[in-house]
Amino acid sequence: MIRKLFVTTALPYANGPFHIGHIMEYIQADIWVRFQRMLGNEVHFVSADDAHGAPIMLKAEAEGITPQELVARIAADRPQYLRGFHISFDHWYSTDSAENVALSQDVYARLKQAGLIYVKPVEQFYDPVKGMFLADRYIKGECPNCHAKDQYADACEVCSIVNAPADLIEPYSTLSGAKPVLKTSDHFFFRLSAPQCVEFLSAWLETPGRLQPQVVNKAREWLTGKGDEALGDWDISRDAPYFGIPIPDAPGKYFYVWLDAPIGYLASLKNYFDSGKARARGETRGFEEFLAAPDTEQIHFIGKDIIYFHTLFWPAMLEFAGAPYKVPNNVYVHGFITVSGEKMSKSRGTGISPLRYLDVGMNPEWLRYYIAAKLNSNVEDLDFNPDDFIARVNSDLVGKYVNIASRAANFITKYFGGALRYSGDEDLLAREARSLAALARENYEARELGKAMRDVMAIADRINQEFDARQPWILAKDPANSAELQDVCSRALQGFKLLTVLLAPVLPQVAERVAKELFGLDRPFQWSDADVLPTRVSPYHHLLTRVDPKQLDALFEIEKESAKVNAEKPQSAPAKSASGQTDSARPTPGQPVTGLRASDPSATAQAASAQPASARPAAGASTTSATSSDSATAPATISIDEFKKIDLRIARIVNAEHVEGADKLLKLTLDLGTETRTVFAGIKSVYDPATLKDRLTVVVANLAPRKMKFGVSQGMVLAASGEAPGLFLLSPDAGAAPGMKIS
RNA sequence: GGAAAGGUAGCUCAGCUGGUUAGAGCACGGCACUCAUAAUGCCGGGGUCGAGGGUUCGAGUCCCUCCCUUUCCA
Repeated sequence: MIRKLFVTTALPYANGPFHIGHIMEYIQADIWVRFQRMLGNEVHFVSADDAHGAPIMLKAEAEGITPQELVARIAADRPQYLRGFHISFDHWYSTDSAENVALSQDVYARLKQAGLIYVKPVEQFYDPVKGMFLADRYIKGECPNCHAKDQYADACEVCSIVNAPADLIEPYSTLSGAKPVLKTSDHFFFRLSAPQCVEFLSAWLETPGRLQPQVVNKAREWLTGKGDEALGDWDISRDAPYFGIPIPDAPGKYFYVWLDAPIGYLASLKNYFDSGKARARGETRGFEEFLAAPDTEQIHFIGKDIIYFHTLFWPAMLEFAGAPYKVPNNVYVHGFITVSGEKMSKSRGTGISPLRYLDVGMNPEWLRYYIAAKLNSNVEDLDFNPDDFIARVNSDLVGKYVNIASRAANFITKYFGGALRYSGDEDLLAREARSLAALARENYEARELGKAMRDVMAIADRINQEFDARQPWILAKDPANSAELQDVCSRALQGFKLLTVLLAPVLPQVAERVAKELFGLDRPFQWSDADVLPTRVSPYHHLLTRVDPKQLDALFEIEKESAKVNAEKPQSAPAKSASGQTDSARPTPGQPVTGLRASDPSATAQAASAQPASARPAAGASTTSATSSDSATAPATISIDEFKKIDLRIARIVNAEHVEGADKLLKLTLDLGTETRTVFAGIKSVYDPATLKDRLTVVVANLAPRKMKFGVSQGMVLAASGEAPGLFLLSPDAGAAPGMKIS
């Protein structure tokens, strides 16, 4: 029975390049998909760029281009990542497409027909200067509870209280700085709270095997909430100006991006079918027929942050839109990826840059294996730990797995001309292989990849043990032992072939080479190859190199020399840890970090690109930073381009406090206009926190965040110092406002 | 504030519906071997299973309280 699988990953928002979290999700889904293909199942694996919404509209505007141009630029970058990590999508498309417009409007019309859409006036903040309604994230003001300034409504950073935007004191638009005014507009709502919706969703959620237990719990909680927590209807419209899909018969109204984003799964599938690619995979039906077929399994891989949309809105939309739309069979949720225990954040530019990973010459299959080895079917976060990464890859993949072929194949080539021959019961050997493959199959199917990898490595251990016990290198010395030598090595190579089949979803490139170069197959491995005993091998060529720790250093850092560009006195205050001298500059939890060095050029460029228009031609060549005078090695000049890499901004010190346990640091909370940062500065010796509050200063906004003993420092404030004692924070002249760029 | 997940050897993690002296890999110490990209094999040290109560003949595994971490609350 061939399964027909329609598999998607979450659509990445098209306002920036992939980050490591995206890649992790794609690797997880890709491994599962490749496994299904190896079983002979029919898989259609698609995704797309999520192109609509206000952030993209605003970012494009800031860059002086159209949203379409912005999205096209992002889309042009996608293939190099997908190819680079061997992600085998069958199709990649965009939500800003004719198919998506048609499908979204169709779904909407059907929901309206079903009586699940209504219109209600909504009073919302409006930016009179910008001429648009403001989502909460574009409004800041004073917290009504603790009176901290410049707080977002949804969570005051000082007192953690959740406010309504209307409750903020002296609110202002972060787009224009204008005072928002309340304005009423009609909004369209999807009646999620309708009894038939709730009833349907309950049944859908509770269907055994559909969702992970943790996900069911979470969704059930939302579904059955009471009072303030009660399930609400869903506001699916936004007012112009908006980059999105127009709502039919409603001039100036657009679908909220989260309505058309999941429909983008279907739009991508439709374009894939219409382009003939599905047919090329052996699917004879058309898009609608395939989608509606009861035996088509629709499976979404997503991150835990978007459970709400995928377990409530999305199935409800599909259910009540009716055929050919069909509810998802499974939604598989994964956690986030952290780096050395530190949360990665695209906005702060931490984490691992996937492109840099490839650029420094690291093998994508290392990462695929590492991620596989640490993934299970739960919604748990996964930590990328550099030392662990090196250990796992080098010892598991190279030391154990690849080494088997290397040590056994040479004997076969040298003494037997490549011929394999087994003494004893070949059936038994095949049966053993079959049962091991069956076990691995269960684990892959259940997305217990870590368990699958552990089992596979246990097999590798056994093969190595047996090889050692029978000492073929001794046997080789006496021709009388020829048959046994051939048997030992043949069994090891059969084992290696089995391992390769079991690892093929994870290591597609290695597996393909093994199939072709070592075993002479004219096709990639299928799952059913696991228990077929090979009869010949070609001479062994090295399959996989070890990780060089230097590559990880290159991945994370960060040429220290470039620190001279903006060598800073303030941050030299905290003691440099002794271990920090010899160790690489990788982030190490709990280790005090001196600080705030210049980050490596490409990382900086990436961070900069994540912030709209941060790199602007400088107005003049005037000196803007008061650096210490002790950098004898500082170059006489730098280029304007080098200077432009530094994103200097005016910041308001919202709060300054002592840090318990730190004798030189102050913890500063800075308002940068559009966001709030926490920065640790070594200025305790000269500044009283109380005197710092509300004063303006200069911050390096695109400095790579550093984890310090006391928290993550997200920037660096500038101060002057000289031979004499003393430290002097910079201040702008009157009139400067938080967020202004310095150039 | 409400909720969820997690807290097991130096590190990364396994431990199913409670059951003999708590496991693996890596790291570390020793030995062996030399076929293999110093790979592999054997032996060993190392954990009061976050803390404290409780249920039980018996708890890492169940119950309660607390602490810590992470996350979610459209």
